Amino acid sequence: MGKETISNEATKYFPELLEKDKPREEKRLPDLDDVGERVVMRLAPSPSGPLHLGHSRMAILNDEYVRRYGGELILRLEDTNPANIDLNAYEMIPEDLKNLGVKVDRIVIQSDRFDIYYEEARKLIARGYAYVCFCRQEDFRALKLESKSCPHRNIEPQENMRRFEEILTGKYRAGEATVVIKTDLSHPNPSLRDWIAFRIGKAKHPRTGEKYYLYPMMNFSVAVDDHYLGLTHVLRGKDQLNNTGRQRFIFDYNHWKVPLYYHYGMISIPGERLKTSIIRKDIAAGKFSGWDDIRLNTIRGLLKRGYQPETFRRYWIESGLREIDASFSWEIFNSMNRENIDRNAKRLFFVKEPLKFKVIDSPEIDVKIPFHPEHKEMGFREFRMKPGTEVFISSDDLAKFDTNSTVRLKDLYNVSLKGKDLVYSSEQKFDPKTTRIIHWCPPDSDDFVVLRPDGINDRGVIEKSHLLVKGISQFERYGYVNLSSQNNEGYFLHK
RNA sequence: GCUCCGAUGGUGUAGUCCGGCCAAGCAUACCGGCCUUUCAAGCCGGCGACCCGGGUCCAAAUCCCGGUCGGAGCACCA
Repeated sequence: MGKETISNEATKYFPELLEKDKPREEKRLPDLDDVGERVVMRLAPSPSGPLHLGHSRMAILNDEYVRRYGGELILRLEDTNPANIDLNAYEMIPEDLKNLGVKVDRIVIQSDRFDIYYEEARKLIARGYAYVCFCRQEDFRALKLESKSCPHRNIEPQENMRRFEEILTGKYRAGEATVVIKTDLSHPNPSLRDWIAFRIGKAKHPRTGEKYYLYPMMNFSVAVDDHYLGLTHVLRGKDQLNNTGRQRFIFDYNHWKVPLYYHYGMISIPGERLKTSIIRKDIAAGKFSGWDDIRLNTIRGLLKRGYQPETFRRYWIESGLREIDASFSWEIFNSMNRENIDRNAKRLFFVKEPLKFKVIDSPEIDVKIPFHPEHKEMGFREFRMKPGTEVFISSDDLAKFDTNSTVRLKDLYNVSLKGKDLVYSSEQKFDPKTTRIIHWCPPDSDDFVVLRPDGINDRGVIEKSHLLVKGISQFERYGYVNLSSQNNEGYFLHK
């Protein structure tokens, strides 16, 4: 029977065999509603630091939809709180997005748009939808909770306008005046009752200095920008639900078309480390090497460890837009990443906490081990082991030896432990099912440190051929490690 | 406390809008087998879930009501 006949026979009886190679169906994001010719969507981080793992979700989801429908993806840097700005973030954020494979079409910086916000405020004041308030913070809040009007709420628009212009001249100090959007004091949800649209800033703005000191609050600038930038769809976290309600007042007062909002659930990240502001301090104090410290869940930290941009993308697509809160699964994230990297990860022997042994009675032997067991075309590492050579093995593995039990040094030979030495076994046959196989390093190996995300670094030795390997390697029986350009260190990725 | 949202296996999700094709799909984890001179990868098989209680209906994971649990917000942060 020729090859073809066999194949025909086989498919006749087992037609499902043919299906085998069909690619697994990729999970797909649900369609958006009301999509016209194109969509306009946005990413709106505040430039307080680089992007972290949580940000990658909104970045990728928005990017996916803009790719699907065509349109525009706007990166809007929300820097209207001068107290929470890191000038470097204006550079780092676009860089992080680029490295994640997110294509931004346009960058908008809110601190360039103060005049637009002021102009919109004037329009609302003129029509009686906003007023200038001089209440103390506590009083304003207390009145609101009781659904009571504050003394400034029912002032004539002309007078409010005069006061607004007066604020702009710089006459007041932080805390002395605000601009409030008039909504509905009896609204059952106190969050949606009259809310503050502008306040006077306490700090000097890193970009605009002292030119402006009346700062729009997020709800105001976001509503104005979402309209003028022509947003069609907005993806945001559930924590924004009340804000969406607040912003809707601005749209209604102006008779603007409201974008379609989607609120996805909150994601909690196990092992999430620290807030951006704390990290910044710790970097300054030298506790972290920088924003790309591999102990951090910043995009740059994770990419440095060797997570692939496609891994982020696939993970977030599979998570979808559900409104349920969920916790981030490193297990699944790692598994997806493994799928992306294994094919190209060259295998190396790394011996953690090495112990050096002489192998008594060992013969001279040449061994040739493939860099990848399934892809021999990736080449080989070759070792010439001298008679009576020394080898390194891990103290972890040594703990598993019984005296006189035989162990296989992978791709080399069988040895047993005798006192302080290893002895070449008289029996070199072995059954891989029953014999313990451990890896090893030759005596001319290099010292090597694996930096781990938990901050505990593993020291050991690595075979010389690490110098021939770049990028992500799999250290056999240890895990995937992204080799640093430093040569003698690498970053632990995952098992 | 008030307002709003949600609830599918250990984890992440599909299905819920428009009830029947769902005795619930996929992934991951785990267990077993195959393959393998890595504890990786690959292949095959298995375990495992519709929060509870009512109601509507010929039929409910899906619709309605109540409860429970979880979350978010209630800032002159974003």
